[in-house]
Amino acid sequence: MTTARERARVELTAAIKEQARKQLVAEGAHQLSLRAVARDLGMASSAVYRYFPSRDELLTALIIDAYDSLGAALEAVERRAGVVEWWCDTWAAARAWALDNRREYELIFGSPVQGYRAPQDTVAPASRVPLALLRIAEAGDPPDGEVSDELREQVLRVTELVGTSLAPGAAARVMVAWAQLFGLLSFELFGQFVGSADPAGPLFEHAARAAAAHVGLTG
Amino acid sequence: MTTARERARVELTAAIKEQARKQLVAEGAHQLSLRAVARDLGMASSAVYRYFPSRDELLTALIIDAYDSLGAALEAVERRAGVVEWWCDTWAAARAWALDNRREYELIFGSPVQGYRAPQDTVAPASRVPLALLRIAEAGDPPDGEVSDELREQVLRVTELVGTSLAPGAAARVMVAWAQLFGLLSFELFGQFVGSADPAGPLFEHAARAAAAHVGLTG
DNA sequence: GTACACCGAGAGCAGTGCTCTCGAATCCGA
DNA sequence: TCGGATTCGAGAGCACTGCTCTCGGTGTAC
Repeated sequence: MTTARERARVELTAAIKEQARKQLVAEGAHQLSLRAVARDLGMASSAVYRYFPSRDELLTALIIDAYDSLGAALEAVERRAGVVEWWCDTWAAARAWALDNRREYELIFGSPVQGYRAPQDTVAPASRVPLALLRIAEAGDPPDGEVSDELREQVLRVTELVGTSLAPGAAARVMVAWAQLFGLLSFELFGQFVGSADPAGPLFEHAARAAAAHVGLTG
Repeated sequence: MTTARERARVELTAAIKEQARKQLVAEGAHQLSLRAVARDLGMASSAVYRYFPSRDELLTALIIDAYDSLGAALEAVERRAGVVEWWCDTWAAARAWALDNRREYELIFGSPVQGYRAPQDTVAPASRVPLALLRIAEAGDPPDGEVSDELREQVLRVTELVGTSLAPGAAARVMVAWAQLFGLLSFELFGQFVGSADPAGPLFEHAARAAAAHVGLTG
C-alpha cells in the first residue's frame, strides 16, 4: 500500500529531475544548478537534498535517463530490408538522437565530471547501445577473424556475459565499430570537424557503410 | 627592446598557466579554480585577471598547449619499417599520450564546457593531429574509392587546403580513421569500456591494424 | 493518541567567478 | 631628469554555488 507521503515523494523526485533536465537542455550540464532548480520549483534548495543527496547524484539520474533514451531510440529501429540497411539506419538513428539531444549526448559521452562515474547504476542502461549493435550484427552472420589471444579472452568474457552467438573476431569488430560510431558523433558535436567535415552527414553515411562491410555483415 | 614590465608579464603569464596546469592534472578541469591558482602563486585573485580575462580564456590556453603537446607527440613518431608499422606506432603514441595526460585529453576531447570553443586559436594546433595521420597515409599510397558527391566536395576542400596528394576517397577514409582513433581512446578513458574491453590495449592494437588496412596502406 | 520518522524552510559556511576602486610601480616622451 | 600616462597588485564587494545544520510542522504506524 502506498501512502500519500510515498506518492508525493516519487512525484517530487520526478519533478525535480524534469526541471533539472530542462535546465540541462537550456544551459548545459556545467550550468545546471541545484539552487536554480529549487527556485524554479518554488522550494528551498535544502529541500532538494531530501531527494538527491548531491548534485552529482542528480546528474547521474539524468545520465541514466539519457542512456535509456538513446538505447530505446536504437532498439526502435526496425529491419526493413537487408541487414546492412538495418545497420546503417541504426547508425543514422544514433546520429539523429545525438543531434536532437546534444546536451544529453555531452552528458554521457563527454568528459566524466563526477570523479569516476557511478558504476553499476549507469552500466546497465549504457550497455543497451552496444547490445543493439550486437543484435544487428548477429543477423548479418559475420565471419570470425584473427584476434590476439588477449583480445580473444576479453571478448569471450563479453560474449558469454551477453549471450551472443557471435564469434570472437566478429564481436571484436562490432566493438570497434561501436567506438567508431560515437567517435564520429563526438567529433561532430564537439567541434573537431569544424572547417573540414562539417556537417558530418556525408562522412557519417560513408563510415556507416564501411563499418558494416568491415564487421562483415551480409544480406 | 623588451622592458622589465614586458618580461615580467610573459613570465607571470607562463607561471599562472603552469600553476593552472598543475591544478588541472591534480583535480581536473572542473575543479580548476582561478582563485586557488592565485593563492598558490601568492597573489590576489583579481591580479590574475590582468593576464587572463576569464577562467575560460585560461582553459583555452591550456587547450592550445594540450593540442600542441599531442600533435608534437604524434609528429615525433619516426618511420622505422613499413608504413603500416608507422601508422600503428603513431596510434600507439596517441594512446600513450592520452594515458599519460588524461586531464589534458579530457580537456580537448571531452564536452566543450566553454560555450562554443574559441575558434581560430584552437583550430590550428588541433589540426596537427589529423595532419600527422594524413602525412603517414600519403606514404602508404592508398587507392581512391567511392564517395558520394557531397562528401567528395567536402573532402576536396580539405585536401586542397592542406595540400595533400591523397585522392578524395583515401582522404575520407583517413578522416574516418581519425575519428575512430579518438573514439576508442575516449571510450577507454571515459569509462565506456568498463566491464568489457578494459584495459583496451588489445582491442586498440586490433583496431589500429584494421584501420591501416581499411585506409589502404601498403608497404 | 502518542511516539517516531519524515520533510520543508531558513540561516549559515566556505567557496567560486568577476568587477571596481585605489594607491603604487613602471614606462615613455619631452 | 622629470612628469604625465599607462599598467599593475591588492582588497573589498557582489551575486552565485554546493552543502550542512537546526528547528518547527506533518504524515505514519504502533
